[in-house]
Amino acid sequence: MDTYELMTRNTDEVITESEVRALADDPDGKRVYVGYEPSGVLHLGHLLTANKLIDLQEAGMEVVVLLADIHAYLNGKGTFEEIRETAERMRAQFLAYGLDEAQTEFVYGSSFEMDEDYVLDLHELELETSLNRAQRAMAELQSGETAKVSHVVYPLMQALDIEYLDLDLAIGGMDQRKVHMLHREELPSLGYESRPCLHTPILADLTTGVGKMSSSQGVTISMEDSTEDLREKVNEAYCPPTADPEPDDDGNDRHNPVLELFHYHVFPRFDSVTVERPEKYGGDLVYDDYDTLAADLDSGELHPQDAKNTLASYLDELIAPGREKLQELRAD
RNA sequence: CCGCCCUUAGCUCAGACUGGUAGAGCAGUCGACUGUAGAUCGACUUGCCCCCCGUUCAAAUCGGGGAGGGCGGACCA
Repeated sequence: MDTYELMTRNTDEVITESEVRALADDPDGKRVYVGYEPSGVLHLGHLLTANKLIDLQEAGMEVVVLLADIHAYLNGKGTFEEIRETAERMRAQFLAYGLDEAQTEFVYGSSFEMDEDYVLDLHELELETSLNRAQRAMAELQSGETAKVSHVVYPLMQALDIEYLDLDLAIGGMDQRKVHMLHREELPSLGYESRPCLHTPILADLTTGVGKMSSSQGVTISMEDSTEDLREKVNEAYCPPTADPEPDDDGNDRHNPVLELFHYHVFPRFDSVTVERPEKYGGDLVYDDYDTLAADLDSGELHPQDAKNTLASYLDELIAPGREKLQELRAD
């Protein structure tokens, strides 16, 4: 696999292809970032971007993980003390998951977001950005919640972080694209260069295949799930025998979440996947790539129940180190 | 600062005028059917009716006070 392909695989959007190709030509020592609101327990959404970070480390880039404590504060997630504590747990879980410690820099937002230059630039950005634009860029805002002033400052800071962390590339889920677009449009007017961006997909809701898997509602798979929890959650997932399900009764797009998890979580981390299957159903199957597995589900060669059993055990393997780390931290 | 509207099940809301301690849809749980899930069918569950005080035999409902949320007006020195 060439470097560009490694860097961009499993993404929904590359901005822009030519800029990322230029990076792929000489990735060594270049800096890529993703920002997270500190969360005490990582879930599959976090891990999806982490997979991309791992790809980029493999390509030779340096990874910067922003532990966005001030953002969390602006979003009403608690006191700085509480946020700091969850951030440390988050950091430990990322390392347990497989980010290379030597190539990963964890940075607290509060370590630079209160510097005078930063704050003055932030005010300049406030001056240039309409409320409407800022509010639309705020991915973290729960639907129905009314925006506070903090909520519109939030995305502006995200845009500015990309400059102040001295980055060459920004990544995030598709829900972050409006922030990244705001960054690309507005940073040049502050005299800064805008950076290329990669956007990872948003996983579908596990039980319906409609909309996104959310940590605030519905079923989420996280680092604290036991083997048994995983088995149950995956088994209850929506999984028609096709990669391309019909829309639901309301006309909403529907995905196959079980296949998505194979695609974005299992195959990126395992070279080959073995489906253990009783003899009466045809015996074991081995897959080296996602497409073959998806095609077999579609054709009926692979039954959804076998796919689910297999998925649960591979996810368990992925989560196990982080789960142990969490238990250690809680034992203290 | 002034005015108007909202607050009832996990969610969206009915019920309030005409007091008798609550309902619908969705969600959820459990079964049936599928070697998964969904769909479908069957059964079941769900409540400090925002808080306090008062009127009353009796208050989600009436009166007073308060809290939270939304919207608008005024002010623009």
